[in-house]
Amino acid sequence: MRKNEQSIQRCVTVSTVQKILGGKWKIEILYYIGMQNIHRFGELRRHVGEITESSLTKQLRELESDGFLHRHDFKELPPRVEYTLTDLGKSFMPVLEVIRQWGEANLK
Amino acid sequence: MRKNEQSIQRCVTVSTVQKILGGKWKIEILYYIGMQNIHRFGELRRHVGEITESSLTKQLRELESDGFLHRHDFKELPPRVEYTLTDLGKSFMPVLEVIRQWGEANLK
DNA sequence: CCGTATCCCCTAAGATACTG
DNA sequence: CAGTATCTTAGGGGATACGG
Repeated sequence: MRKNEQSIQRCVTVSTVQKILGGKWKIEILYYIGMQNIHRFGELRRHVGEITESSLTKQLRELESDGFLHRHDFKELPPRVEYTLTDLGKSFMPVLEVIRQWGEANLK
Repeated sequence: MRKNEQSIQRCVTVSTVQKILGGKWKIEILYYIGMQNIHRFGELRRHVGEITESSLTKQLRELESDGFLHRHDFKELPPRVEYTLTDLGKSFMPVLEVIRQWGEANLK
């Protein structure tokens, strides 16, 4: 049964999620920070795929300005910076877990 | 509490999902086909953002070869082609719904 | 109506060098 | 350690024209 044209719901939401989290490493970064408790820049660089420093910086800054991450600079020497989830970031964790579980079950 | 390096779980799954569904229009296409019952090429072109014909074709072909869609050519004139979800595609719908609901609640 | 076939362009991401 | 500053590059996506 086909819906008529009037009843079709636009999906700004879905495309917005794509726009915000479509970056090559975004959800992987959120996964490591939120689900694996990895918070420091260097740790992330070692764990997130083959990402380069400049790309990691860029994606972190974008996630920060989109409200998913908080950046805490401890102002120590040697430098120490930790990235943690904001409330928005935390709210996304259940979604990420659903994605992960689906992948585990269907992408082998 | 920090996990030690040994206990950190790689997340091939999450990055694989990104790789497969990271295309600019992929999840939106799946949304229209699976949740709004839009199956024909022309309908999709009218509803999916500002996508061009060539891009739509490409993304549909990729979703097909990744096992999310089935392409049914009715061999009629004028041509009639319908895209439907495979079992894998159907299995992804609950995930998509979770994404959509999260977006509705958090991206206003 | 449902596509192909070309050509083109932009920008996300990478490579590399350097710094407080 | 955690970046910044440049420069370069690949390829995803767009524009357009054409075809069965």
